[in-house]
Amino acid sequence: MTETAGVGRDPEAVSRFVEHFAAQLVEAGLQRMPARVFAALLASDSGILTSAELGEQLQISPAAVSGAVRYLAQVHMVSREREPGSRRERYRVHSNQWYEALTNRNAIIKRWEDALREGVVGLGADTPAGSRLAETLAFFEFMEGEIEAMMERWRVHRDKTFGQA
Amino acid sequence: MTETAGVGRDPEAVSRFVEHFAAQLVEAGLQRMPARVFAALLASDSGILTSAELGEQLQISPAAVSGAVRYLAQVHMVSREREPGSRRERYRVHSNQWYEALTNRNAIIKRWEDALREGVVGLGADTPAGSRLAETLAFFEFMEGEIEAMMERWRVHRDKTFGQA
DNA sequence: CGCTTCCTTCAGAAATTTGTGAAGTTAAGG
DNA sequence: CCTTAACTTCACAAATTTCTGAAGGAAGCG
Repeated sequence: MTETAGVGRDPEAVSRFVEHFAAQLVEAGLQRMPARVFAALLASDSGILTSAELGEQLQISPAAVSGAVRYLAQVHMVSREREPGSRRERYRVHSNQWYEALTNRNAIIKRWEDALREGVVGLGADTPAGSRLAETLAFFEFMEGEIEAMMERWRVHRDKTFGQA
Repeated sequence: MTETAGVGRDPEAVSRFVEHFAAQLVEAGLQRMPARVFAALLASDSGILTSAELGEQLQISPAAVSGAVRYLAQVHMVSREREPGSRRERYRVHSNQWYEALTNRNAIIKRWEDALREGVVGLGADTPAGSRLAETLAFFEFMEGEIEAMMERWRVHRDKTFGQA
């Protein structure tokens, strides 16, 4: 049995994982198509799939693939590569791309912090509401630094467990 | 000017913060009404508002308040209190309720982990895809423990900065 | 024990989001 | 250059979500 990349192995098992995991991502706030595309990439052996492969495996139109990938690239959850000497585009997920995704999450928290800072000023730092906002702000600022350190510890831990990347 | 609790101070500034912060929460995946209700509570002096106050301040129907609060209570972002001897219900936010919200986030990650574990088995731990899933799984498991420790450090840091709770 | 107040549930209208087909654009290959 | 393969953009139909008004309880208060 020759295998068209990505749908080799047990298509049943792959699909089961892709849909299940994508559903969890959706529940966490991701849109359906980006979630499915991302899960499909995670579940592929090479970590790389072309637009056509994604469309076929997930039964969606090229337009849907395009939209999903644009979003995923924007938030750094996949990278796009131009296969040299071909008009096929390849989309790749790195197993450590989660850091990027988290970093992106950080950008969201940064905007929360901005809103909170404005709130503290607007409501008055000396009011009960203002000080609640200030404490909330302090929490996020604390988290920011911690996450940085945490990532570093993870890298060490991973290298010990899985061998250097 | 006597003040109906919650809309004292500068209603302009309050509203500006509420809508701005709520918008950020929405962008992070929260639904609009829960986001607005939560922001309104955060911005109130007592951290407590009644259903009527929320409805008036946010210009939404009692039904909308009800729905929003039900959701927020479910994910532990607010608690509901029955004002004794009254049919008014009061909704409260604790400034440290973010931990709860994060803990709730943890529940989501737990389900990610479940899906990943199944994926590792389904695709085969010895396949490239399987090992990618396994590494991803390890990352989340690592995070879980770290977050626990981080919260503890935050509590210490907060007590030093803000005085005991 | 009935009245009143407040909250909830529910059906449906309105708005938003989602995914598609079709047309458009870019770039490889003859 | 022209052709053709591949991705993208766009307008729209369908599905979903969101919020409301109205009806339906529960619980204090007289």
